[in-house]
Amino acid sequence: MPIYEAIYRYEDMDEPILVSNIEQHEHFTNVKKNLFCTYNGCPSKLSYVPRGKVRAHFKTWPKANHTKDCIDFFERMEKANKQKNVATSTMMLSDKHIKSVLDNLKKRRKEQEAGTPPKTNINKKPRPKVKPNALENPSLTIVPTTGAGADLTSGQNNIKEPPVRNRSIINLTDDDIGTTRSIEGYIQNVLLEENRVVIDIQENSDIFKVYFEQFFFNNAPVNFSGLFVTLKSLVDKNKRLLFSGVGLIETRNEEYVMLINKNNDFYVEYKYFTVFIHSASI
DNA sequence: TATCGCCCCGACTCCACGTC
DNA sequence: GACGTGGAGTCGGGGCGATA
Repeated sequence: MPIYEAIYRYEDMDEPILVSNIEQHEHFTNVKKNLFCTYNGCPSKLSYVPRGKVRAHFKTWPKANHTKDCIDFFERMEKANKQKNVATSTMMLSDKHIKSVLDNLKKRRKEQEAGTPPKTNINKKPRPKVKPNALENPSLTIVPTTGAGADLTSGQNNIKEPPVRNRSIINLTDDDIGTTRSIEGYIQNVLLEENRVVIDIQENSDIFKVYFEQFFFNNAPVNFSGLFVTLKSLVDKNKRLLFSGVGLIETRNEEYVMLINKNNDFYVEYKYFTVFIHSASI
């Protein structure tokens, strides 16, 4: 069963931690390295698994088994064989798909602010059974991209567009490098250069850089850079503006960053950038 | 070891509504 | 009427622990 409570143990100090508030902890980076089972006498170390394919939870550290009387004790088992990955291709995401990703961010934030409980589907269909002696199922991994040089275009070969995972700034990992993710955060600073803009966005106490570079401006409408000047002036006036974007995750100066390639790949205050700047200028 | 069942996210579809 | 947008609901994929 997933674990939602843990003990943060550091320098003879024990602090209870809930999965719902760990990311708000002022020492989050250190906390997630020093998590232990809450059951009295159980020394099992835990790791934090951020929300991704499944909701956020704590899981038992590899080979750090729980004591047999612990409520979280389980016998370890080998994992089933996964699908065999025979090839990897990149697919250019359509504007429609990117808009859907951005709109889902908006929808989720509204649900969180309203305190809406997660949905459960009581009429869900059972998972189809695998036939005995079925042949191995080779799979093609499709990596979503917004940049140039994609192997596939949206809808090509009737292949569904690949999922764009949402990541919080503090939970990016090396697995995210080279693929497309969605990110949200409040704009802290706008750096304007020749054919280059860098936006600092903040989530809790963490800062994350979003880059708009030559490729972006080559494909953007004429004088698009002027919109960033307006954005900077709004941010400099302490306007609290929410940025949400879909872009390529890279590392620069040993930090994770996002590269935005198209002008429709990001929102400010849940509006397309041009729409937001136009409404803010009225 | 192979598969099941639960759970959740993201893609997709449909429909209502507003604007031009 | 055409088009764009927003919201609700459905469907499918896949991670993970449980189980035969």
